[in-house]
Amino acid sequence: MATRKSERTRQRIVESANRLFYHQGYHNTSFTDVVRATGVPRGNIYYYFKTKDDILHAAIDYRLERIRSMLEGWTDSYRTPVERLHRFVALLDDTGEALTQYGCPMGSLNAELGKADLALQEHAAQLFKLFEEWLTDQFAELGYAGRAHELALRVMAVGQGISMMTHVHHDPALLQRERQRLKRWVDQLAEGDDSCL
Amino acid sequence: MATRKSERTRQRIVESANRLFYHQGYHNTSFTDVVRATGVPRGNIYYYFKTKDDILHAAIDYRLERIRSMLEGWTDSYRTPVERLHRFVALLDDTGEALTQYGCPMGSLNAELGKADLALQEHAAQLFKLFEEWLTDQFAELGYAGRAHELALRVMAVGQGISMMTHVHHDPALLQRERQRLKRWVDQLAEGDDSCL
DNA sequence: CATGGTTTTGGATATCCGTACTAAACCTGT
DNA sequence: ACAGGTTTAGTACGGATATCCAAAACCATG
Repeated sequence: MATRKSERTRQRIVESANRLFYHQGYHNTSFTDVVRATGVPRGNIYYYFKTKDDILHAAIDYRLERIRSMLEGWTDSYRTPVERLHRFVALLDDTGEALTQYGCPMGSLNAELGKADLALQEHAAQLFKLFEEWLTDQFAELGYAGRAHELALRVMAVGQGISMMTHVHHDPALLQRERQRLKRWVDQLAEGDDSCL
Repeated sequence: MATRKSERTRQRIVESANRLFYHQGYHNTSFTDVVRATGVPRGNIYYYFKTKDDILHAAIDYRLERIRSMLEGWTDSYRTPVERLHRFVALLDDTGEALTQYGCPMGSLNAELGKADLALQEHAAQLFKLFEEWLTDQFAELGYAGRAHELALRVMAVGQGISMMTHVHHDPALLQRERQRLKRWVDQLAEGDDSCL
């Protein structure tokens, strides 16, 4: 019947599990952890999800949806591709402390799943693809039609590199420094200066 | 008494476990996995290592030692800092297929441990620090004394970004493309062109 | 209120995990 | 070949794990 309340319970599970998976890693998070964090009893969780993997799938879908609407919002809120790219770069800062402590949510998840959970990893890779498509659009609109996708991947790579280094060294200063550098790089591109491609 | 044979057994455990941790992740590798992979019976492994964590500590030490001697070798084999930096960049290629399949060994390990195993992560971070110190030396010798460490971190970040993207998309072509770009960036720096700093 | 599907509960289960232990086998110096 | 520590080997154990189940509670509709 899918009542309102049941939908909310399901959502509560997804959000709690998602947070746990991010903070502790997927394999390091037990079913009991999820039970404790949500307050929802075991059996009930299994009423909504057949397996622990299913919970992660749902969590990934949840993230996908959030990213989709975030990007949509950016597209609407900012008129020029440069502003949009700036907003993207600023994303590194939105979640600054979490990123320092737990790393990039997408990167660390893919890194973990990529080793031995290929089905889950493939799903998680969609998170990257969402950003990449959006970035590709922005670069295309900037006039880099042919190289737009390549540039998108590069920006993602730089973001991942910054995230990883910040996490490894627990150093928010590094994050700030390199984020500003990335921003300057975007500015250069916007001015048509492709000497650094 | 530490005979030769016992030392070899210990080493066999460390190397097998190290491979497993890389290929499957630490938390996703069980003690039984290590037993099966090594052929060494449970009890005997516990003779050498008190806990599973201890095995990982030993594996990290093993990696540290290998990296140390690799870098030493590079310092000896190549005269100029540019050649040495080129050798570093080429490292991305040495392990190309493995990198595509399992990600960067250092990066993925740190990402996993950084979430909830701080003591182990701190140890694993030494892997990064080794490379960073060596890179710092090379940049200093290139004439970038003041910014040498910053540049070292940046090169590491770029390498991590490339590794992550290659792994996420299972795309060796991306690896090649971005590796060459990194090489060109190093060349620019070597020529004193710091416009892209 | 009665009916029947949906949701909630918390305990049961079988398996797997890391670790402990004990006894046997193996050396090495005498 | 004897005595000592060292290494090997297999098994045992308690706790944690993911999953399952059966009964209770809920709740919309007739």
